[in-house]
Amino acid sequence: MQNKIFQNFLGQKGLKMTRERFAVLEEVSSVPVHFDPEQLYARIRESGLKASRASVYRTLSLLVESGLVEKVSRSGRGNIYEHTYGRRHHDHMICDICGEIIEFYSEDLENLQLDICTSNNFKGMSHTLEIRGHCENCRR
Amino acid sequence: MQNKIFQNFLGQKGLKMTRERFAVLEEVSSVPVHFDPEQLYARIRESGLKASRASVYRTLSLLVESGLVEKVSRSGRGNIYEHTYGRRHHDHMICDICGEIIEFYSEDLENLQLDICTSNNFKGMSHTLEIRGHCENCRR
DNA sequence: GTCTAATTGAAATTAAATCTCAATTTCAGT
DNA sequence: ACTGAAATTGAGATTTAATTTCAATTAGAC
Ligand SMILES: [Mn+2]
Ligand SMILES: [Mn+2]
Ligand SMILES: [Zn+2]
Ligand SMILES: [Zn+2]
Repeated sequence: MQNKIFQNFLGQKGLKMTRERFAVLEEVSSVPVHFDPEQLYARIRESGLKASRASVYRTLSLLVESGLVEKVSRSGRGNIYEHTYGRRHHDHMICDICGEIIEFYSEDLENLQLDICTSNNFKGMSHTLEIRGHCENCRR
Repeated sequence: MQNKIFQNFLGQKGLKMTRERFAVLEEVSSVPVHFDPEQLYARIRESGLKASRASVYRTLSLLVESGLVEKVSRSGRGNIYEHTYGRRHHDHMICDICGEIIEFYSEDLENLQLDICTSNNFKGMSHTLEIRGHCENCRR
């Protein structure tokens, strides 16, 4: 369970599991898959839980470091995150018109990237592929 | 020549070719391939040319729209751009340690993306693939 | 329970980018 | 070359996302 994973991660780094960090992790699990930090902060305030904006941002960084959350997008102004617990890696298509986010995964594509890294003597550790265009609905 | 292309683009939109826009385009051609707006602004100031920060940002948007410049990524906070005139599309590997940017291109990878778009009824218009990790030098 | 290092939150700060609007410039029409 | 309408500019204000500061609080090892 992600709680234990996070607690473990914190322990390894000599950090403490606080009620604020717990609140952020809790909300990360119930928020829509793709979210931004301000959204998350607003929802924490609405729910009974409490955590300051500073703690939300600070905890989000820790969650990314622990692998429970990933930074998704590099197109808009602010960052978009998604929680990854129980979900496998995938990439995204984003509709320029309606903003819909479509997730996809291709083994071939992943392998091709491994090959490219190898031939460049590069040790790839993560990647982001974002395809922008028009989704099915907006096409017309 | 990119000058004519930009002038043409502006004409189509009922916009004017000003000395400030010319200065930005001029500097975009002599700056390192990958640059950020503040860098560009600083260099314009150093050279004899003139353009305010506002104009630099405004012109950069127009250059992106015209296809002469592309947004590459967001390193930390700000955007990174590159000029594309006379260069073909490619993607990037970025070293987490030294920041080196390695360009690569793979026909197979591009085709695979086309297939993926097709099978999702998505009209892909652009994409960004960024692979992060450790470069040859930093590996060790 | 004690103690100490980690953590918190409100507010200040930073940084990138955008906006405002009076003054200036471009350029199509003549 | 002249004119005038519309586009553009720049200094500084504003917005936005995120980070920093630091006194007060808290977690958790002992
Ligand atoms: Mn996703
Ligand atoms: Mn490049
Ligand atoms: Zn759409
Ligand atoms: Zn490196």
